[in-house]
Amino acid sequence: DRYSRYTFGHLNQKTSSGEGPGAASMSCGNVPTHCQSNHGTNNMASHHENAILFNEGSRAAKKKRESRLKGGGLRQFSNIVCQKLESKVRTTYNEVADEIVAEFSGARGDAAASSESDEKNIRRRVYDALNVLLALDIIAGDKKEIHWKGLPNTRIKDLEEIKALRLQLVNKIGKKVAYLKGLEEKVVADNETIMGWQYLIGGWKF
Amino acid sequence: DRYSRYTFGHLNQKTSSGEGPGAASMSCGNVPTHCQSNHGTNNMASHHENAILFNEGSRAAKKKRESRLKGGGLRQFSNIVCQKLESKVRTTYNEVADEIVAEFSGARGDAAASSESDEKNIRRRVYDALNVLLALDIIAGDKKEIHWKGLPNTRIKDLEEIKALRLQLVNKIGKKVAYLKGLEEKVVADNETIMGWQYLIGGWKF
DNA sequence: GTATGTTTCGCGCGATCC
DNA sequence: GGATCGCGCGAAACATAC
Repeated sequence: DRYSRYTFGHLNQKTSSGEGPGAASMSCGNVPTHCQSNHGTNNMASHHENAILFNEGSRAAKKKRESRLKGGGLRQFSNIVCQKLESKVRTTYNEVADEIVAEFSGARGDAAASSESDEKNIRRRVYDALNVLLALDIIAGDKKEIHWKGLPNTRIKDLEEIKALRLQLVNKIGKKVAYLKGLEEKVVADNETIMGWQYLIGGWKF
Repeated sequence: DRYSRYTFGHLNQKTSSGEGPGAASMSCGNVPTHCQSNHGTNNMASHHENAILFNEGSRAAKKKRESRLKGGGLRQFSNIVCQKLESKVRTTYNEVADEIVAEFSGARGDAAASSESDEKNIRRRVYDALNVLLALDIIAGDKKEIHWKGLPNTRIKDLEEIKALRLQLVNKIGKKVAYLKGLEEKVVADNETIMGWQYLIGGWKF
């Protein structure tokens, strides 16, 4: 039995720190400034290589699987980068990178040495994220400047289409309603006419 | 040949003309739209007309020399990955990766230069692309499957909203039509009744 | 459990472009 | 000489077999 040749393993949250399960992550403008530190006593001492996870129901709610440093990798940074870009509309690589770096070293509870390599890593990752965004045409880079564009026009197009359809329907309804109105009047009139006949005819029997 | 149109800094390098064998989506049903939308001179049709602008001539068997030998890096792969995902709606990492790898080795009509490292590289890059797509919630990774979702928030929401509205309208129309139908019948009946009265009343005058 | 193969991907060196 | 980022090593995370 070969390994499933086509598998896309644990793509869901991996080294997340405290996030909930990859639930409905609405928009990319949602980076919960995590970095919520642990409880009281720091527990960040550099242990040996392996920090085997104990039982879940232990003393404190231990984090998930902490990788090397920080929260995660490209995944997390992409989110943050996206958020920044979206909120700024126009910015630069350095601005984004600086902010993210600051965010990471500033927060995070206590003595978590924000080594220089961490900053390097973050900056490298920001490039990755930006490149993908650029490739997807979600942002545009014009000589050092980054502009937040929109999402590819595919959706917009659909939306426009649907909206047009809606209008058509509304229009149709209008017509139907008008027609109906006329009919009702006619019915009423007819009824009156009938009533008239009935009155004239009086109580005659047939 | 460098296109310094967009992109901040210089996240660009040779454009390598036609990238792949023209057909980017040649698997199954595809959607008319795709991610990429910019790129001025986008002329995909060149089969074996590779315009490698860098040294390429004779010595190519090297391995340490010259880095950028393919089209590009993350940027390009992101685009391709995105296209694939969008056209498939549901797929897996391996499917996408395999296709891209094939696409790349298939093109380039000459010596089998599709070294193993190239494939490795591509596969590694696909992970990167997928990860940011995941982070942006543009796709969803469920177990081993990848689903193409849409572009973030608002658009989708609006779309969904409009669609619901449309349904409501359609429903309304249905009801109106039914009512109308009934009315028409009634009118007909009434008319008949009136005719009946008229007949009975005969030629009397009032 | 242990051993072993596979998948996912953190991370950063150093080539390249400016 | 700094800005960009290609590229791939190797270690977790995961799966399966023993």
